[in-house]
Amino acid sequence: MRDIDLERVRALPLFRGCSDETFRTLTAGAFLQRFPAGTTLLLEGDQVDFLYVLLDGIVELQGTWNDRETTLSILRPVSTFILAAVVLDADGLMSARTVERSQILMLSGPAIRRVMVEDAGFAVAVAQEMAGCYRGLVRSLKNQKLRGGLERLANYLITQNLRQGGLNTFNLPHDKRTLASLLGMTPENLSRSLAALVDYGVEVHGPTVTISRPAALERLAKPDPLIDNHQPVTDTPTGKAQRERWPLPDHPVRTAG
Amino acid sequence: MRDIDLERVRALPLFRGCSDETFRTLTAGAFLQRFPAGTTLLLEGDQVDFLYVLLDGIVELQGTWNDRETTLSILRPVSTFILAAVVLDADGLMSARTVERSQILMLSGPAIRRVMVEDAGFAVAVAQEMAGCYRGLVRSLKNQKLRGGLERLANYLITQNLRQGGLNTFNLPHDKRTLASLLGMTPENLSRSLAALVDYGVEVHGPTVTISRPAALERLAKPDPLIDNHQPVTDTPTGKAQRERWPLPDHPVRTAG
DNA sequence: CGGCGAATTGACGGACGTCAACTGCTGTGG
DNA sequence: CCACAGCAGTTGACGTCCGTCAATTCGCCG
Repeated sequence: MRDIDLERVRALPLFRGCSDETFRTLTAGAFLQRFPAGTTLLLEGDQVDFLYVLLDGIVELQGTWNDRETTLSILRPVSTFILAAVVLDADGLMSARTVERSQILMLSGPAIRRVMVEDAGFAVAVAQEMAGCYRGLVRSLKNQKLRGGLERLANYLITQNLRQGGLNTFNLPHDKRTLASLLGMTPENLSRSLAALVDYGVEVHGPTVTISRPAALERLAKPDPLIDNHQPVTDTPTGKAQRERWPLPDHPVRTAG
Repeated sequence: MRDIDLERVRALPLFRGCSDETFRTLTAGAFLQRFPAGTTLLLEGDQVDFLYVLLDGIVELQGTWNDRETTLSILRPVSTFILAAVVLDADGLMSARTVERSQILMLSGPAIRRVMVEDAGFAVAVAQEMAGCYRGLVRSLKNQKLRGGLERLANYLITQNLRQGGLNTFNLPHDKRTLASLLGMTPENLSRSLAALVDYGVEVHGPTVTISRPAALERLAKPDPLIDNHQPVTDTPTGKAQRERWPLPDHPVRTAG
């Protein structure tokens, strides 16, 4: 495994505070692996043996019930996922699937649990990570229960715009089927909702979106700091507030359970 | 503060594993307080200074947006809440309101953060608690995104039935307005949905529900262990599986972030 | 050029929210 | 003891949002 990859992992909030020894212990027994697009890494209900760290590519977390399927989160590098199941040594509640060819680091679950009780700093980092993930889900649930489809879409566009520089023109980061599932609607309805947003100054050409009347869109969306994570992207932030202001977050949560 | 109350707190998963010294430190600077019904303990967006422990009564966690309001969780004793905000020293994302007159223990947030870095056992317990809360929310979000209102209600009834002994007759634990908000529907629609369940052998007289054809209801509800927490109530469970099998859980999560 | 999948559009029906009227219960005060 | 106010719950009518199915268009790659 390349040093540069190790350093990227070490820089994660989850590992930044732990001792060198802890970090060596965890990475010594780790697997670094590449998966093609469309690979199911983990099926919901499966026993979870590893903590996954996405180093390159895109991973989708999804839930299923009764032949329906929904996207709970879409992850980009560098992100960890299924921490909660690892901490509790429990079954996964979500499936994980690569959207693109991805490079993934797999850290032994038992090792993580063992190290937590020995390195309080690491245990605290895990608790903080889980707390951040929890709060991301609270936001998602409020978003889902309190807003209608059009409002969710409008807020999503505002969030993406801010994350991509606030220039009022940006690209949708996923194909529209996936985006629809993330927003909790059907692809057909996403099309119609995007069409409906022309009245609010939103133009869509393929994957590129331009917002010609930001104020009008905001009036519709009514973004709320208690639902939307609206931090503009800042480089290597430090200090207290940054614990929840991570680089490159994707809609509901960047790092996921 | 009475010893018996202290012991109830000590018995919580969150505090069971920590040292006596840690526990004394935390409870020394704590407030024990009674609140009348309908008191807002915490408004969403407020700075959170305490970890709350509900010892007696009922507390509702709710979220608001644009004059809409939704219930995210309803807590019964003994439960902790807003742990996530305390761990991250962040604003609360939900409001907390007493439904009945309640007795609540308030533990200093700074003390909790301080103690976490000194007592690895406690930090691990916090991480496990957060992981359990996270998984509760994943279930809620899947429940919300994947099921329709009637299906959510049917599964709620099945869950309540199991939690109250599986005798196919039980009482709704909250008034119907609150239940509707918890299930993500309007009170009117809850009425209609309950009426619709007659076809599946569900009879409702005031707060008491009887299920005359459990199999029919199950065929409609299609309960799923990856969404519904269907553990029947067991007394003082021990061992690994119990980490997520707590006494007296209420629908989505028992203990809440 | 042909073909495939993604995206769009239209038509339709069902689920759900809203408004309003009505019922039934409970506690209060005459 | 009864009348009545107040509130939770129910029921009905209606409109909107949203999912489904089907047909069509668009863009990309062979």
